[in-house]
Amino acid sequence: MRIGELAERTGVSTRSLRYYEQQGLITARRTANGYREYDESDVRLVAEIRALLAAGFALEDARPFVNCLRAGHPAGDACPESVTVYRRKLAEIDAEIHDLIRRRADVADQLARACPGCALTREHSNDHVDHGELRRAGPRRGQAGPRRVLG
Amino acid sequence: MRIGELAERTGVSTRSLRYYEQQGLITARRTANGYREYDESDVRLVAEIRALLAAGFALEDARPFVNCLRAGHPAGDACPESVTVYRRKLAEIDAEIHDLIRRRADVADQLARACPGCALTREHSNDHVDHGELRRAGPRRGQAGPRRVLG
DNA sequence: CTTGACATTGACATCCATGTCAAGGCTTAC
DNA sequence: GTAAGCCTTGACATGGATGTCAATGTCAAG
Repeated sequence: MRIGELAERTGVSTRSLRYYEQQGLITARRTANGYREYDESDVRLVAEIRALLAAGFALEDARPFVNCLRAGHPAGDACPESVTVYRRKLAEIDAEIHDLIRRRADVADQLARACPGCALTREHSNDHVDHGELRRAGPRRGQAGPRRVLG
Repeated sequence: MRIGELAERTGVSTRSLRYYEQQGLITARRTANGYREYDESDVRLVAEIRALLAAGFALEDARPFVNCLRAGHPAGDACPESVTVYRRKLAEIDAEIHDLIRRRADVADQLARACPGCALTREHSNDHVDHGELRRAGPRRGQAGPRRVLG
């Protein structure tokens, strides 16, 4: 099938398909007139890539999954390299959640101080938070912030 | 003080300071030779901007805080517009945490299925998660993924 | 005057995945 | 033959904050 059909069948733009080819994730034969020619197995590869993207993985994360399928395995995560990506992603998500929770606590704290009478009820769960923690962390670029981080 | 000194005092690059000026967050007088001239109050403004950036706010989010300080208030969050930003950011963080938790559950699920014997112990906390939720959500771009979201 | 430090503006790069457009080729139906 | 649809490549844009560089001006010390 030509690129338009693959795009139709997978719901992915031709632009993105060409990008995935550029990144080396998918390949296509070329017909005599220079058109790309894909087969049924490419539908599966693209679907795998899209599923991973949807789950928050980067395109580069999809490489071992695609390679695993290409190697003939029944699933993209039937290879150790794919499992490694899963693990790393889990750790990344955990770190991100932790960071968000911290930042949420600090914003809620600032809100409570700026507007004592209109704080959200859910802020009560922040009692255990070390209120000075984020302030002492300083801004992202290592900048020494003011004594009160959020003003 | 000239831009180099403000940069030194705030730990922010001159590039960034010029960008903040371009975005209208800070301003500077100009000397006869065209150099920017800042005063002590600008140190406070920049610190406020950096603190907010460090806390995950976008530069645009800093506008009401900066305006509040400029209006002579003792703190950037002493104005209702700033409180509104706080509230919106709280909601955004909540949504993001929720999304991450969902995605984490799905990745952990996929990992457990790909590698039954080496699952992390923390995945046991996912028993209450609706495992089919993320899969049915589909990829980010509305793409109908394969039946098994992660391959 | 020379040199070195600091300043200016403007432009482009970076990151990642995708959108948009131009110019031109290929195929098929009418 | 023409028109329409699909294809090609290449280039640039997007988002947001910051880095890097070129060309040039300013200032102060030696």
